[in-house]
Amino acid sequence: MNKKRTTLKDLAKELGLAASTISRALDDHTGISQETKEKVLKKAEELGFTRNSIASSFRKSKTLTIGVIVPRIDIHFHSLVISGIEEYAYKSGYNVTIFQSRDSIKRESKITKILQNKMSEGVIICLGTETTSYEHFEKLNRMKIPLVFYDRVPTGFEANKIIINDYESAFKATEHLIEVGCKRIAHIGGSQSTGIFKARFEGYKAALVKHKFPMEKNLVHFTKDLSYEEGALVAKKLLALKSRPDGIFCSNDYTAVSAIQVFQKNMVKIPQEIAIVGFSNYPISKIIEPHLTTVNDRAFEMGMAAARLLIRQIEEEEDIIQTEIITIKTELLIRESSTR
Amino acid sequence: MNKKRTTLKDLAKELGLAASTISRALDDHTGISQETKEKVLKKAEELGFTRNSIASSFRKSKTLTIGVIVPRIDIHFHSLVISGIEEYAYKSGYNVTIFQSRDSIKRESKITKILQNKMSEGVIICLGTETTSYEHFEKLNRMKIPLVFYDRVPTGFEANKIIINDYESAFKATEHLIEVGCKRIAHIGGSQSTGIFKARFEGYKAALVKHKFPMEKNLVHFTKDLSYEEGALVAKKLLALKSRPDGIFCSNDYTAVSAIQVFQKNMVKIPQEIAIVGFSNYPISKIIEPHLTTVNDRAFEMGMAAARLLIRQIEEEEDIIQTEIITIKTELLIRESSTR
DNA sequence: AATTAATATGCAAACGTTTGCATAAAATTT
DNA sequence: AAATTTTATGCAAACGTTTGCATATTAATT
Repeated sequence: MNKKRTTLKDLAKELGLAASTISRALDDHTGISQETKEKVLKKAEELGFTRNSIASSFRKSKTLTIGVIVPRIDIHFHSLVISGIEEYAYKSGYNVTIFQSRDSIKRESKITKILQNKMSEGVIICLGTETTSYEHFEKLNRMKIPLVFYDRVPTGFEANKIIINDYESAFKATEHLIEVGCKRIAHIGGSQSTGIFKARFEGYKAALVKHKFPMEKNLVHFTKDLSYEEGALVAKKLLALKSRPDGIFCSNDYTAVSAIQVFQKNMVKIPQEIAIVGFSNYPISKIIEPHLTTVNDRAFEMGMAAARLLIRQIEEEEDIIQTEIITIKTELLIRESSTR
Repeated sequence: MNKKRTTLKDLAKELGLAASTISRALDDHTGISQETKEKVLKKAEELGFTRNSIASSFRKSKTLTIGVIVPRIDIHFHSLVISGIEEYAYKSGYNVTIFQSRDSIKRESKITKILQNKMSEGVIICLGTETTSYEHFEKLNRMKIPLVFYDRVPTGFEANKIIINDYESAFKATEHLIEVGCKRIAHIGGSQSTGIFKARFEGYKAALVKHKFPMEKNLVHFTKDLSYEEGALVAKKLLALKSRPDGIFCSNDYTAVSAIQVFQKNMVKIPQEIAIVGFSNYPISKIIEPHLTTVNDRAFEMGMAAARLLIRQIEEEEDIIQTEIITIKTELLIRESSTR
């Protein structure tokens, strides 16, 4: 019975050639005659031969595989990034192995060990919330395995990073509210210990400063994880104020959506009485009524950029250790929630 | 310089033992003394040795890797399934390599070749829309690589399948509308050439029959891909009817949500005047007002089940070729859109 | 004390490819 | 015709593990 798959040697025996010749013929090496190449190709087709890439990887110490570590795959942002990574990697002949850290530093660390053993040629990472030390990544660094971080990137750790300009995006979003005539703009922010949410708050502040608006303490609220529920709580607080805001810049779309709903239930008209801007362009932003003005963070493009950078570093000849920080352009998608 | 990573042989030399002994010690083999095991473990730690799993895979012809082919990763349903797959695989010591077919049969076919060469030990697949012949999968079958299909599964091709009972779920959803008092129930369906959408329509019909409701042709509308936009179009048609329906069973949540919005804009009260039920439990179903009653298709559990079945088949001793079809239980999540 | 059984370790081949170097044959130059 | 270059192919080692079998040592049984 045909127990085993055909190998180079089988092909060689069939054709009366050496295995090395077959290997080179399949690689379209110069130095192998056209005639032989054709014979080999034909026979390979006939016997259904395909290279055992594990053996090849082993011999060449090249796996053509990159690893991706994300907190969770089922978060839309990450699934978009992964989609971008897969797309670029596929076209470059690389495979993508995915891992979820589920925000556990322990699991994240174990995954880096697996990737090391499996000889991943590079790794793309979005840090979990628990991660504040980077020893496990330094280990990969020492093994000369290129790393690219995106979104939640390490601070105080030199590394390749793909980010968006959160500060500027927030600045523009807030300025947009000012431009449509808002006079008192509130902010629903995320945890200030997370870089990106801090930057969004700073951008918001800067826009107020530029336009000489006062910063009103009771218009700024930080949430733990920008959840739908927290957004509703904050919205209720804003609603209860003697003098309500007439615009809100939210650090994500979930809180923006729940705010819209809270106000609507209380007969506050959006955008007439309060204009709202979100962040991230979640699918829901195009569905909620009124459609939500939001910042398109171009997750797919982030993924593509991360893969491109990583693969470039993998294939680079010289290993002058260098890191790159790439900022992806965002765009403000103006929709009805802020159009007057 | 420490150019290369430490190998078993390095360890062996350091300890004055044979490589085989080291290998066995690290495997916690019986037949290696406790003393030696400890020595080896300590030295391994000291030199930062970890097995080269490529070499191991090569020697053992076991890669501990499974492949996943989905049309697109950024569709929420698939990202949830993948999340389930990764979760189960991780706990079983397997890695997950993902590929997007982007609904191209050509790409799907090329991916199967890659998986074959890379010695994936099994593959989980959701078919692309173009796929109607299964030769590329038969090839994997012949190589004894176990396959598990989910959601969009092949017809007329014996294979492992993870599905939900679309017929029964739709039946129950429709019956629920009847129970809350709906007398004339419409249906927004998907392409009837796709098995799952056909089954949902059949389930809807069966519930009407059971309760002796007439099937009204103008209350049933099929869309091309159950998009948000198509849902709105159908809703407008239903709205224009001289005698409107008082309940709608939609084959997914997007159409259900857009129907809700169309009716609300036209001052039709949901659920009082029209009760609505969707399908799939998308995140938006918990956000839209009123919250949408929908069928939880348990995507995460489908992923877990797919991985469990696949890994069982990979590890099974006997290769009596057999296929399994596993049906995942759905549940009807009753929310405000159908509560009177 | 001699035999047997149990325990611990080593030897060497194998997995399928790739690659530097050698060699043989053909083509070109002297 | 001899020497040189070019072209095409083969040889054999190597990559790092694993594993069946052999062997050496110690312990247990007669």
